[in-house]
Amino acid sequence: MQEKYHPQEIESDAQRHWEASAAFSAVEIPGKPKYYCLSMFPYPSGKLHMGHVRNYTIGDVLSRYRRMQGYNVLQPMGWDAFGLPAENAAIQNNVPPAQWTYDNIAYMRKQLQSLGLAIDWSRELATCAPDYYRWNQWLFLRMLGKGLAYRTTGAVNWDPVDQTVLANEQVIDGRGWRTGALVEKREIPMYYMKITAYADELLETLSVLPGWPERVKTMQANWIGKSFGVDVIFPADTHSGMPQALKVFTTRADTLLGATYVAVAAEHPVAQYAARGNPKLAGFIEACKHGATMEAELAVQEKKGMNTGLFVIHPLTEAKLPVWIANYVLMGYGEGAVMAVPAHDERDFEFATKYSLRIRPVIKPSESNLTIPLAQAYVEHGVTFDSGEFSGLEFQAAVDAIAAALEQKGLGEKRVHYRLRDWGISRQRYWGCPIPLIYCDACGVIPVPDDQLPVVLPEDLVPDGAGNPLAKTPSFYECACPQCGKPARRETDTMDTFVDSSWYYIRYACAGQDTAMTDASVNYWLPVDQYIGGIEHAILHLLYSRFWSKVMRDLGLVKFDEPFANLLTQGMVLNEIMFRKTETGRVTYFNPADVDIQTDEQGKRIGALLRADGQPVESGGIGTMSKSRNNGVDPQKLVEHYGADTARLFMMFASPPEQTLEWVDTGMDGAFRFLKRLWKQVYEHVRQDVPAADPAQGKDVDGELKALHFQLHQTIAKVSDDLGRRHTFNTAIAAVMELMNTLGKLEDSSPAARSLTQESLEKIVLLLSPIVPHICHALWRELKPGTELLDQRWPQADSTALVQDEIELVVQVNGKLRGQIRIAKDTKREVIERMALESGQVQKFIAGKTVKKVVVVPGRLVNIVV
RNA sequence: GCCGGGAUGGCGGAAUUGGUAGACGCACGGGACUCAAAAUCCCGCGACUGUGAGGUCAUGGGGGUUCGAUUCCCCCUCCCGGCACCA
Repeated sequence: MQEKYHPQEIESDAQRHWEASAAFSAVEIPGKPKYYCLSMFPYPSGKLHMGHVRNYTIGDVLSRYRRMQGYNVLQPMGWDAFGLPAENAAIQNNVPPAQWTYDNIAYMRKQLQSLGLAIDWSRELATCAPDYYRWNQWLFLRMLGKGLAYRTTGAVNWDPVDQTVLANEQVIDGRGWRTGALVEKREIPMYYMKITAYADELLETLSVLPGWPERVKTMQANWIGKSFGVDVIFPADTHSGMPQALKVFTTRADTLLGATYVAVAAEHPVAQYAARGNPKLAGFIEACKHGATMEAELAVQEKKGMNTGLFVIHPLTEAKLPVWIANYVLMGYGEGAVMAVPAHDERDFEFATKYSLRIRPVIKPSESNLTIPLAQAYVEHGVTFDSGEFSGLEFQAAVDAIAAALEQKGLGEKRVHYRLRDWGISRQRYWGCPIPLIYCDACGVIPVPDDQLPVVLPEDLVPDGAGNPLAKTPSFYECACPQCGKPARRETDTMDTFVDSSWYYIRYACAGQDTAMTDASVNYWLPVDQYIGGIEHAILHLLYSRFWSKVMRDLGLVKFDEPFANLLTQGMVLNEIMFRKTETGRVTYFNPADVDIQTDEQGKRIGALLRADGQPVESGGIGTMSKSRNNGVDPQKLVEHYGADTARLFMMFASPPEQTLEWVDTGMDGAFRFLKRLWKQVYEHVRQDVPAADPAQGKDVDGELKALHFQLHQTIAKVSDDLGRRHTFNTAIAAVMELMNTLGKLEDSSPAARSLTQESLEKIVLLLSPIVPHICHALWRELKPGTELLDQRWPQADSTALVQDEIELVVQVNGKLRGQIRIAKDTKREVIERMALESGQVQKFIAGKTVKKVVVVPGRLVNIVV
């Protein structure tokens, strides 16, 4: 055995050994319990970042731990290979996105392999491969056939200079990121998937996911947002010229009598109608086009509106209510119209105050009165008043009565509403999965026949930033109508990349199956037993995946209801964001590693300069490591310098996995030091001939060895629990470090001590092996020559070793620590109380006071209340 | 703005079910070894106070429940994630 720890040597040796023995290739073994451990696949952005290392190390630790427990483990890997960054890189470097993507995959695969992950690489997939996205297209057509996919219009960000659709990310302060031009909202035809048809099931089955974090389930439930309300029809006041009735949805029908106006979206037909021959209104509608599309911006933007001069009739009071156009009402969210109750809705109150509209209170707290006029909206539930026959009712009674009255008049009814909206999947982009449809002048929209799938995306185009290159490539879009054979035009929109990632975990199970989307092996491996990925995916990706797999289930392609039995949402690895902004609003990001921080004498930060040009850069706070913000940390240097094991160990030790981690690499040395110490301990031990095992094995010996033996088994129990149940890898590592510290201090050289040392080192190597597999692989061969670590079972804690006959109790006076007592395990309560009162400093603190109460918590403490 | 999280020494974090706050590690300080440095090993390390044993304070801020609160409840501040075309 070498004296020194050489990570590079032992890591490449271990990796070669695993590869040569195909150690991680997964095969279905009927009857053996399976464990499908899946980490979210990476976007091939160029290099790994620390978030990847965290994600994949967690997955690897769990995979290796389960394997040692006898599970048949599948841990696959692939690439979420379509997407926007490839197009941006293409524009920048004049290279086709395909080439950039494949180069990145090749590089990142090497990086992943250097981490020593127990992955079955034979199942690797990339979503940009035709044999993968073919099935996106195939399933989309099935959904179209079942009415689960449909075509309608949707709003997009339009850059008038580049004549192109922008992603939300490409809109900065309302301007296009490349052109700086003011972005407009445009309505264009798009395809949608009817996720709302599954809203109820998606909500209900959250309750059968005990292995999901509460916070994720809460977020999904809120996102789906099931609410019970009433559809209300406001008939047109035809005298005012109002062309149609308006339908609105409200969850606060109890406030209906307080409605003083109705607001419609700028895109609403009534708004369009009112604007005819009214330049001021037309101008306002035009201005609304430059408003926000994103909900976050919408919620904070200044509320603006304009009176149309049209009126509707209040369905119950028959009062005339003015119809306004408001920038906070969006077409495509519900009916594109809302009733406004300024007295009981904050947004309406703000709007009514601004435009001097009527505020009519109709709800008051049950026990008191409102101060009128209101200083702010009263939004709580209360009791109706000033509402004619509906006065004096509590919330639900008022809603019921008003809904019944509306229903009788044919002007409304109760309805369940979901906040969830259908999933728009059309993207006016090149680097994505083509939507398999053909437009024929004679036959209309025609699906590409199954035997002509996949519609292959040409891989040699280079986008120039101005529109989708597919729409400029006749060889792609020119085709024959499958129905009549006449010349027709192929759809040039591609699918949202969330489609690709909604079922990749299913495809891993049947990788290489080229005649069907799934096969029998899917039912062996699925559902995923443990899914691991960033908390940022808590809603969209996970919800789309749940939806997509339910559609597949209903098509008979899979048998499970929920794709991910257990979910571990890792916290994000954050890093500082550094950037510069030009006058046009164009932003360039710089990697924090290329920036020097300027400090004053007290070490306080005064600025930051880019090392390359010495010019200042701005700090955008800290945020998730991402390609777009260029704040990723490449783990490559760490792996090269310390080895993969140190990088893995440090990552796992730095914090518990669910917690956000602000990246700092101080501490890396500590992890490396620990591995060197472990190596040295084993080296010092095996250097001497190991004597025959002493049957005593530390059990009947006293003092130091007994304590070590106890700690060893306590550590086995703790590490097993931390890895398997709690997923707190940091505390598992800390426990092993403590054990190592004790072992290092052992000064006994008896045969019993040697055999206990051997046992301890073996167990330590086994316990650490999921986290630092390479060094453990090498050390195991030294400790147990002729055997392989991968064939070993997870150690069991010896319960007899954990029995203690004496325990220590803490003694408190008024909740403050004042002493300790050692007692036999089954000491009676009265004896404990007496001992506590006599112990340590206790007398001093109870002298002259009356003992009111003595609280004894068995096995823990005694609290004396005076 | 809305939804979900978070805040504990100089730093990362621990305290698992309401029961000894600061495990483990980093950084730092002191010492040993060395011609010297690195590496390694040993000791110390929340703040204030005391010669000392010890005492007091302290888990973002304010209030509450409890014999006892980092943990539960209410209010507030700041930070992070998501908000439907970044992935």
